[in-house]
Amino acid sequence: MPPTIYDIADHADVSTATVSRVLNDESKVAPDTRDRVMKAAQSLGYQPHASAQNLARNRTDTIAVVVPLLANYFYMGVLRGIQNALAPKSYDLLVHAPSHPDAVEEQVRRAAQRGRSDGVLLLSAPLREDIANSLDESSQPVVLVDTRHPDYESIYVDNRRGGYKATCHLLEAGYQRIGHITSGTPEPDPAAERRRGYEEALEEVGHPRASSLIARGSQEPFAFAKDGGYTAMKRLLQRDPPPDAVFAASDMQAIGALQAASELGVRVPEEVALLGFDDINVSAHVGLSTLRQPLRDYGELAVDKLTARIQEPDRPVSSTVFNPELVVRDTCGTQTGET
Amino acid sequence: MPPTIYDIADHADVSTATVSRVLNDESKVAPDTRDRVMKAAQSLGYQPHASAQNLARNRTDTIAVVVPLLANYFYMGVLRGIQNALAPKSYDLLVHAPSHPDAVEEQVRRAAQRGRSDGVLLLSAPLREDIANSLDESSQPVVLVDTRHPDYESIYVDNRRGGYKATCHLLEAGYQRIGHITSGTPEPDPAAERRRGYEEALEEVGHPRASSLIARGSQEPFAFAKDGGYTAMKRLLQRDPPPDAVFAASDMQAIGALQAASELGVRVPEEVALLGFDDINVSAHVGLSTLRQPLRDYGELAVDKLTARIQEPDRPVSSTVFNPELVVRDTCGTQTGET
DNA sequence: TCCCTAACTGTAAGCGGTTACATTATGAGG
DNA sequence: CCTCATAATGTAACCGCTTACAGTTAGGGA
Repeated sequence: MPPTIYDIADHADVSTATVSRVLNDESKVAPDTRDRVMKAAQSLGYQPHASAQNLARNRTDTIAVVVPLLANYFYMGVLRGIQNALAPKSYDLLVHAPSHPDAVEEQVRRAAQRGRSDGVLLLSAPLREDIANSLDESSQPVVLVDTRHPDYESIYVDNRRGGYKATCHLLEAGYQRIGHITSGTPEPDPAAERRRGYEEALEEVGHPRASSLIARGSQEPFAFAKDGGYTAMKRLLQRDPPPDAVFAASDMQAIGALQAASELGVRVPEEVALLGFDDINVSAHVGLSTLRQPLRDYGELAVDKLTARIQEPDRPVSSTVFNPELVVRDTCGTQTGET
Repeated sequence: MPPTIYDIADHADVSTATVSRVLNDESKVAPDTRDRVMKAAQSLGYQPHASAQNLARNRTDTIAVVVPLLANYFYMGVLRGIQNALAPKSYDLLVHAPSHPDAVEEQVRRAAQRGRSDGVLLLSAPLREDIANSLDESSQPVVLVDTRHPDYESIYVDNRRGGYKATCHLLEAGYQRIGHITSGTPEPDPAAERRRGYEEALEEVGHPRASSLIARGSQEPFAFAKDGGYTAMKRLLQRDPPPDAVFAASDMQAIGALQAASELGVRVPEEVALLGFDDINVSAHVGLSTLRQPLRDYGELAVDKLTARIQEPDRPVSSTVFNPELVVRDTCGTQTGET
C-alpha cells in the first residue's frame, strides 16, 4: 500500500491536519514540525492521491475539451493553443473525442459530469437543445469555440465576411467565373455562412446568381474533409466552361481540390486559382492561399475565458468574433512579387 | 447543491447502499425498489460525482498520455489510434504535453500520480533514470511508444532497418552520392539508429565512409523539425558535388528539404531524390516517398497493452517492434508507373 | 502572579460515493 | 408450526484528503 498522510502523521508524530498544512498551506506551522513532516514524506516516497484531493477540495484542476475529431489539422491548431495556455496555469487537459459523430452528445455529457473537470471547452459543437440542457444541469463553466450560442461564452470567426473577402479578392484579381466548394448537406453553419459571403460578393458586382458554380462535397469522413473537395473539384472542372477560380470552404477541401486539378492536368493557379479557408498548418507547406483563422489564439483565449469563469462564475458572458485574414500564397495567382 | 445519493435515498425511501446498487450493479434489488430509485434519480437530475466514485472505487477509468508536443503530425497519428482504441472501452484520455522540453519529467510525474489515471502511455520519452524511478514508485502500468526500455512494455520501429532499407532503395535505383539529414545534437536514439542503417548500407556496397554527406538539423523547435531539414538541405546542396539523393531522418525534415530545394531551383526528384521517414499524414499530400511507421497501430496497440496490464498487472512484459515499410511516391524518382 | 493573545497543533466532520457485513422478511421443507 | 436458506435491504466503515473549530502553550502586560 502506498503511504497516506496518516503514515506521514505517524512517522512525524503529528496529526494529519498538520501534515496537510505542511503539504499545502504556507500557513503557520513551526519550522521544525515542518521539517519532520517533510522528511517523513520524503522518506516514505509520499505522493498525494489525486482523487482524494479532488473530492475534498471539490475541484480537479482539470479542464475537459470535446473535440469532434482528433488527428485533424484544424483542431490540432486549437489544441495547441489550449495546451499552451493551460500549462502555466497548471491545469490538466481531459480530451474527449467521440469515436462516432453521433456520440458527441454522450461525450459532452461525460465531459460535463460533476467532479470530472472544472470546466468544459466545446469545439465546433452545434449546440442542440438536449446538449445545452445537460450542460445547464451540470452547471459547469463552458466556452464554445467555432460555434456560437447567446447563452454561452463563444469564440468564432466571421465566416460570412471571410467568404465575402475571399470572393472579392478573386474578383479584384480579375477572375470571371468563380466557383465555390462547400460541404455536403446538411451544411454546417460555418459552411453556409461562407457560401453566403461568396454569393453576396458575386451579387454585389452584378454576377448572375452563380449557383451553377457551386459544388458540394460529402459528409464523409467529415464535412470539411479532403475527399469532398476532391470530388467537388472534379465536377467543377468538368463543367463547360470550367471556373477560372475556386473558393473552397476549407483548406482540407482545397487540398483535395488541388489534387483533383493535378490529376486532371489543370495547372494551379495558371488555369484555375484556388483559395481555401482556415489556414491550417499544412497549407503553408503546399503554398495554399487561404483565409486565416487564428487557431492558436482560439485555444488560448478559450482557456483564458474558461479559467476566468471558473474563478468567477457570474461574470458576464461575452462573444469574441475574429476577422479572417487573407493569406496570399501560390494558389490564387495574385502574388505581387513585391517584397 | 446538486443532488447526491443521499437525496435519492430520501426520496425513494431506501438506503444509500440500495441507491448505489441500483445505479451500478445488476445485483439483487427488487424491481419496484429499483423503479422508485430510478424515478427519484431521474426527477432530481442526478449525476454521479466522478471524483467521489474514483476515490471509492480506487479507479478512474482514465488513462494518461505524455506527448512531447501536441500539434505535431507524428503524435497526432498516434493519438488518433489511442483515441480509437479507447472509445469502445469507455476510458477517458488525459493529455499531458509539456510546455517546454525540460518539463517532460514533471509531466510524467504528474501523469503517474496516484489517483489521477489508471495507467500511463509515454510517447518518445527517453527514459532517464529519474523518470523511471518516479514511475516505479507510482507503480502504475506504463507503456512506452517510440522508445524502448527492457523493464517496460514497449512499442517501436526498427529504425536501423529503416535507414538501411531507405538507403538500399536509393542505391538500387542507381543513385551515387546519397546524402543524409539527421537531427541536431544530441541526436535522439531513433535518429542515431536511422543514421547507422544508412551508414551500414553504404559500407556494404563499398562506399567510402560518407560522413561528408551527412548534414545535421537543429534541436529547435524540436529534433525532427522542418527547419532543421531546411537548413541541412541547403548546406547539402551547396556541396560540390552535391548529392543526387537524400535520405532525411523524418518526414518533417524532408518537407523542409523540399522547400530548400525548391528555393534553390533544384528539382525533386530529377536533380535530387528525397526519401523521408515516418509517413506522417502530410507526406501523402506532398507526394513524399518515405518509410512508413504505422502510427495509428502504435496507438491502438499501446492502449491494448495498457488496458490488459491494468486488468492483470503481473502479465509478462513484452516489446513489439515494427518493420518500417517503404512507401514510394513522387520524390524518390523510382515510381515504376506499373499499376 | 494572573489574564490574554498569538502561534501552533489536534479533533473530527465532512467530500460523495462503495461495499463488507448484519439484519429482516419470505417461503419451502420437515 | 418451526427451521433455515435465500433474497432484499440497511448500517456503517472506508477511500485519502481538507478544514472548521477547539485546545494547548508560551510570553507579554497589568
